[in-house]
Amino acid sequence: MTGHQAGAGHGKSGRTMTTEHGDERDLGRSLRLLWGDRTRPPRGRPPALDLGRIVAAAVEVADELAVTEGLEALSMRSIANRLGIGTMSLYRYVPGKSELLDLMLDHVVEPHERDVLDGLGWREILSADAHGHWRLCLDHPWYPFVDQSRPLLGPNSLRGLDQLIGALRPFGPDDRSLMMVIGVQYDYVNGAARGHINERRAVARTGVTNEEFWAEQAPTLESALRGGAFPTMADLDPHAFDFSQEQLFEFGLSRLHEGFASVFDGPAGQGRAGAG
Amino acid sequence: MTGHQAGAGHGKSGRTMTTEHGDERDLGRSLRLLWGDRTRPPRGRPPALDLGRIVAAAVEVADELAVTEGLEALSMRSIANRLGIGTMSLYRYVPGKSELLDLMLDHVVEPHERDVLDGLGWREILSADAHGHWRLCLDHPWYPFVDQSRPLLGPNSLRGLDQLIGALRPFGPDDRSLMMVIGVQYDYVNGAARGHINERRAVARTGVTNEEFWAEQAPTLESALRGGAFPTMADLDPHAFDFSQEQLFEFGLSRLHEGFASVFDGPAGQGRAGAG
DNA sequence: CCCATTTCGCGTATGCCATACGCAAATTAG
DNA sequence: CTAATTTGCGTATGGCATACGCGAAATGGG
Repeated sequence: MTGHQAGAGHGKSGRTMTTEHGDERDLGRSLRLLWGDRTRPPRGRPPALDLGRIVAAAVEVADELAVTEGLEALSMRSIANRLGIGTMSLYRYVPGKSELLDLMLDHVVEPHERDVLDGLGWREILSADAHGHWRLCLDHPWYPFVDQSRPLLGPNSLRGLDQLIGALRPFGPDDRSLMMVIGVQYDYVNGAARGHINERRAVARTGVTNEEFWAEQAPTLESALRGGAFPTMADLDPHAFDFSQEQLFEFGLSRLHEGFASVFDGPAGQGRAGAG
Repeated sequence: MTGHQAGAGHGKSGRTMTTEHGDERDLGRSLRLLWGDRTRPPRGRPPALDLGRIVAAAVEVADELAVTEGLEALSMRSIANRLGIGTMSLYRYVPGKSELLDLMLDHVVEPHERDVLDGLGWREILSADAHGHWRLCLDHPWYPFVDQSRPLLGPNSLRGLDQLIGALRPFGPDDRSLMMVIGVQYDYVNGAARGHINERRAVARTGVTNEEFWAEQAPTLESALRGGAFPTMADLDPHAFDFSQEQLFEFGLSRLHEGFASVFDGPAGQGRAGAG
C-alpha cells in the first residue's frame, strides 16, 4: 500500500514519496472482484475489456514506473493510456484506485508449487519463502510499499499462505506461534526490500551512486566529527558501511532464522548456528 | 512520495497512500540547513519566521494528520496555515517539501542520554534502542514511512548513532557487523511500527475494528475453504491470528536478538534463549 | 533624511491527480 | 423498430507542489 507524489510538480521536484493506501475501499466489492462473480448482464452495450486485462496493465505500468518512481507515479490515466482507453472508463470496472491495488496485489503473487517445499527443514522452507518474497518485491518494486494491514485475501495469496503453513506445521509450534513467525518474516522481508528498492531508485533517478552521495556528505560530516562531539563515529572503521542491501538482507534473515530456532527446536537451541 | 488519493477527491475515496520521498532534493542545501550556516544578511526585509519554527510546525501538523491519514496528507498549505502565513512563503526557508522532510526527520530524533546505556549488556542496549525507536514511530506516525535510504545525517541522528555504536562496541564484533546489526534492527522496528500504525489508522479512519473486518471477509473465506483448495487453512486453530501488532513486534524482536547472539557471543550461542 | 538595494511575503498560474456526474453510443429484449 | 440498459468517456471540481514575479519592508550610503 503506497501512494504519493513522486515526480510531481516539474523541474527539480523532490523525492519519491510512496503511497501506501489504506482508505475505506469498498471491501465487499473488492472481494467480489477478487473471487469472481463475473455475471455479465446481456442487457446493454458489452464491455470492451475485462478486469483481468486492466489489472495486468496496471501491474505492467506499475512495474515500469516503480523502478525509478514510487507508486505515486501510477495514475489512473497512465493505466488507461496503456490500454488505449479513456481514463474514466476504468471506473466502470473498478470502484477506485484502492480496489485496483487490492487486485494487483493478488495478481502478482504466484505461490510456488507445494512439491518444492516437500522434504525440506523449517529453515529451508522459511528461506525459500523469504527469497521468493524478496524476488517478488524486486520484480514489482511497488509491492512492499502497499499497506497490507487488513489484506484482502485473494485466491493466490490464500494458496501461498496455505502451502507455507502446511509445510511448516509438522515442525512443531502451535498455530499462533507459526503465524507470528510468518508475520515477522513477512514484515522483515518487506522492510529489507524497501531499503533495497529505495536505494536502487535513488541511483536510477538521480544518477548519483552511493559512493558519490557519501562523498558529498563527507566534508560536513568530517567537520562535525572533528568537533569531538561524536567520539565513537570519529574512529569508526572506514569500511563499516561497506555492505550492500542484499548482504544486509541475508545477514538479517540468517539472524532471524537463528532466533526462530527456539520456536521450532525448543529453547535449548541445538540448531547449528550458522546454517542457512 | 505520493501524489495520490488518500482523502483526495471527496466522498468515499480510498486508502491512505503514504508518501516516502526520495527525489533529487538539494543535498547540499539540506545539509546547510541541518548544520546551521544561518547567516542573516542584514540587508533587506527581515524574515518573519525561522527554520526551526517551520520544522516544528510541520512536525506538529504531520503528527496530527498521520494518525488517520498518511504523509500524503501533509501539504505545504496545511503547514503554512498552521503558521498563519501564505503557502509560498515556506519556500523562502526551504527549497521544497523533500528537504523539509529531511529536517523533520532529524528534528524528531532525540537521542537518549549516554548514561542510560551504561552498564547494560548488548541485549538490553539493543532492546532499549528498539523500544525507543518504536515509541518514536508511534509518537510520529509518519516517521517510519519516510524513505531513509541515503539519510541526511543531522546532529541528532548522528549523536544517537554515535551513542549506540559506542555502547555496543565493547561487546566484540567488528564495526561492520555492528553496523549490520543496527541496520537490521532499524529496518525491523520500522517495519513492525508501520504495521501497527497502518492498523491503527484503518480503525481510526474507517471505524471498523479488526474483528469486524475479518467478520466481513469470513463468508467469502469460508466458502473458499469449503471448496477444499486450502486444506491447511481450513483446519487452522481459529485463534491463530489472535495477537496484536505489539505482541508481534516483541516476539520478532526477541527472535532477532536471539539471532544476534552469534554475532556478539560467538557462534556457540551460550546466551539464554528467552532473555530480553 | 531619502533612496537605491536587497530580501521577504505571497498572489497567481501551470500542470498533475482522483474522481463525481451526465450524456451519447452500443446492444438487445420485446 | 423502439425502449431499456449498460458502457465509454468528456468535462468539471477541488487538491497538490511549486515556478514566477510583483509589491512591501528594512537598511546602508549619500
